[in-house]
Amino acid sequence: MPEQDERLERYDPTAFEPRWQARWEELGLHRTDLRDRSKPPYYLLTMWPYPSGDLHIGHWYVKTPTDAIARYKRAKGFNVFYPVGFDAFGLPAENAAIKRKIHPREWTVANMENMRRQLRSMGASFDWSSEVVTCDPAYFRWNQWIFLKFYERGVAYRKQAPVDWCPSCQVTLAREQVEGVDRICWRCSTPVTKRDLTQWFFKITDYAEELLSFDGLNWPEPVRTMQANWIGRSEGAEVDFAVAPAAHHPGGEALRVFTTRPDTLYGATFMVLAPEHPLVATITAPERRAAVDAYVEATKRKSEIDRLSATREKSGVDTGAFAVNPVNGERIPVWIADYVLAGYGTGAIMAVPAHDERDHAFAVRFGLPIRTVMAPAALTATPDAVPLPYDEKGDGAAIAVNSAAWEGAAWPASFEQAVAHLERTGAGARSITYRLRDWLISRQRYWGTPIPIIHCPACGPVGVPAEQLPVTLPDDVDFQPTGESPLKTATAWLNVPCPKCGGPGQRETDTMDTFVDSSWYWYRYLSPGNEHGPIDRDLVDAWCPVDQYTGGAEHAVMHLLYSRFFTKALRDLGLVGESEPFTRLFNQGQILGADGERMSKSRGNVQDPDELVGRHGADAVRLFLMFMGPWDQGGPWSSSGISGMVRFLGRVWTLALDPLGREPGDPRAGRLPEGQDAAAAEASIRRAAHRAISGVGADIEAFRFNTAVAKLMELANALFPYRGSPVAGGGAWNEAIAMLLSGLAPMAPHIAEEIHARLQAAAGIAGDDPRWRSIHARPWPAVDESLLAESTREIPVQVNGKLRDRLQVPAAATEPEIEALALALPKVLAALEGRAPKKVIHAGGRLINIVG
RNA sequence: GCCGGAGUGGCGGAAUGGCAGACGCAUCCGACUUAAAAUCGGCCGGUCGCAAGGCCGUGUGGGUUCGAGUCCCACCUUCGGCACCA
Repeated sequence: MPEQDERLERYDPTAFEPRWQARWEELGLHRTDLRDRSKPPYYLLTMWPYPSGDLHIGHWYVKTPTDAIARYKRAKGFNVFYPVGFDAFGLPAENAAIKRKIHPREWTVANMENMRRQLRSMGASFDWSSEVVTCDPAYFRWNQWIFLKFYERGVAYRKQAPVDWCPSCQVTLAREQVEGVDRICWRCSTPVTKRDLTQWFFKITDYAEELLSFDGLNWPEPVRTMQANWIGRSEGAEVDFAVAPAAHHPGGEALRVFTTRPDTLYGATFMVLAPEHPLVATITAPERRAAVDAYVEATKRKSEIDRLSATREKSGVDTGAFAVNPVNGERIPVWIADYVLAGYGTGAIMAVPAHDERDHAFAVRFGLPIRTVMAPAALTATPDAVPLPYDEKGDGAAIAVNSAAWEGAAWPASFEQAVAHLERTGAGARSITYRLRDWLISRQRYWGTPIPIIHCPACGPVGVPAEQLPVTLPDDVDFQPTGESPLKTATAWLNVPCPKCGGPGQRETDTMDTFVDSSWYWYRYLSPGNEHGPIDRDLVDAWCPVDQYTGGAEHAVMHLLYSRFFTKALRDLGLVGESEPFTRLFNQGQILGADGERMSKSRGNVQDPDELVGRHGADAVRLFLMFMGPWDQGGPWSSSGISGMVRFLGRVWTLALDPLGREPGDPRAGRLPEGQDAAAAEASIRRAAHRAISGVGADIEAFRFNTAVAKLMELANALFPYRGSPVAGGGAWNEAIAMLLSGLAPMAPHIAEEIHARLQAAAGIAGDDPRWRSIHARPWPAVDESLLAESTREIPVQVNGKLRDRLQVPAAATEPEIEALALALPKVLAALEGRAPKKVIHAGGRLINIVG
């Protein structure tokens, strides 16, 4: 057969995907001119990867749609900045070093190399010229610089405190890095313990109130809620009780408590201090000393898990001391118990057992008195055995009872009156408390940014002078974990003169939490080589805040909270102008293993993208990931279905490059559909194309990639019947093919470019022709709105809300016309069973419902 | 316990309060082929019926509405987050 030779070769992505990747880079297609002000800027950021060695399919799941956004926005006329880099410090590199005896740097560099190759194989349109790598001294010197600025302003400070410690990683953790009620390490899931250490902190609590505001931000509700809960704002009052004089103790000290319910002050029948409370040592009565000391000791030894154990059986001991309630002068006993936390509020509470479940349990256990101070408005007293819940609204609304100064007041007036009373008498004041703790950033590890401090016996901790930065990492260290930083073993590096007095000093040996590295990296992308400062303010003003950020919700109260804090702190240093880093955030879902579990090497359920790309091509994998379902949903991995993407791309290939071909097995091949002439066929083609491209644009804007792909499939399906027909290859056809390719280009960039290049070549424009242009440098097609409407409409006809028939009417048909036609339909008459219609509802010309 | 998300065919999923199941996978049927694969065309929620067509159907039970997968109330299941925070 002679046609055999002319037959189009099959779609084979491996033949051209790498070629286009190389060509795009050669053309500098994705390099952004940051000074170009001719187009509106669009800063698109995706969470940078940790160089663990291999990209898995989860990385692709985040980055593929993000890349489609980048490409789409370029086509829409934006100057898109889409950078990438590596979060290259961290424990896995150090663990690899311990296990395999290679330097963490070597391991990291090799992994980054592999991951760069993998990212390129996706066809991702990153601007590699702005790459940032955190383990590069050119980056981390600015961590140190910022740290010193924070230190100068008191944002960074050092204190001794009980801190969270992972016994497996042998490292301290920030509170945010301890997960769940089991209190496990975020990295290795080992239960965390407590250690009393002197460590560096960042004063994120100074920004607690500001961090609660998400004004002007388009962030997912769950993340905002999680951050708000994490910050945990409580409105209440601080109240000073006075320690009562006793034989062993003169008394008089203020015993300050925080309460959200000052209106229940008359119901305070005892007080409870955290065992760590400083007053415990002085106020304890001699005869109680032994029991109190034993309890304090036992608490210290108890792990956090035991202390918060599931049984929640209340424990505690009486100190023998008394305190005086400022509102009624009553003497009440002071106890200590571990259910009161030292780190929250003032570390002391007034117990109101009648109205608080925990206090109630404690009172019952130890036989302490219970006094009701709230009662339903209708009653004057309730049984003392049951705590009355704080029911502030509705039928159970309670009023204050046994509460002289605000007797009879209902919430929230009772609160206001109580606070006013306290402020008038000087016994207390309105107060707000947050659950947020300061960010512990010291890590007893090697592979991180050295904290630029020199400890001097005479001057204390002294910042390394800015001109001596960066403090780099010495290579002659012992990585074996000892619970202390490996940097302690680098004696030559360790001992340096004090910058202040010149006396013998020692470097700080802890390194910074790697979350510090990722708390400002998007600013550095704008000027990665800048040697004059961490941030180029002009570029930041032009490009920031980031327009769109994409990444996982697992960072809700870690990276995403730290980054907001950093932005505000950098703003207060005058380094940036804005208060928020990311205007719009999207959290994609998580791809699980085929077994529905989190992907991990130990489970053996990790999907390797290289293998998929080798078999199906990058475009098919990209499309498949976008087509799986809504992007924020994720789900278990299954590769069944990927063949459908290959099939679809094959159809696009055939449609575009062999429009006149016919399939031997197709019964209708070459003919126009029944009842259509060429003009009708072309109109139908144009309508399908314009509708598709209009829908695809709207879907990408709304991050509905699955339906965007479906619309392109619909267009291909609509065109296929015309292949080989008289209209194939005509004007309408070619316009439709161009739209199909443009719509596909953001999501499947290689095949779109390959077909586009072949079509240009067929038109006499080869790749070296100055007229040649990449499809990715072309504008998004303009949609002719007039083509979106059909010339005739199909109106569903319902009787009593049930579908009975459908009606074909001209697009311009009026409601009375439609109604007349509908009422004449035999099926409608049958459904009405002879009754006259009571009412007819026209749903905006889209549907008619006859009520009879 | 508290806060947030999700429950739709065999499967992934679609649907501004208006035709439930778009698009795809799998299965099945047909065409092309000596044959298979690939490709092309088609069936594809359940049920009754020869058919035309009817009835049922979006986790459960109520409600609002001419009309509910969609809104409201209660509940069940499931996935995340938080959890003695005074």
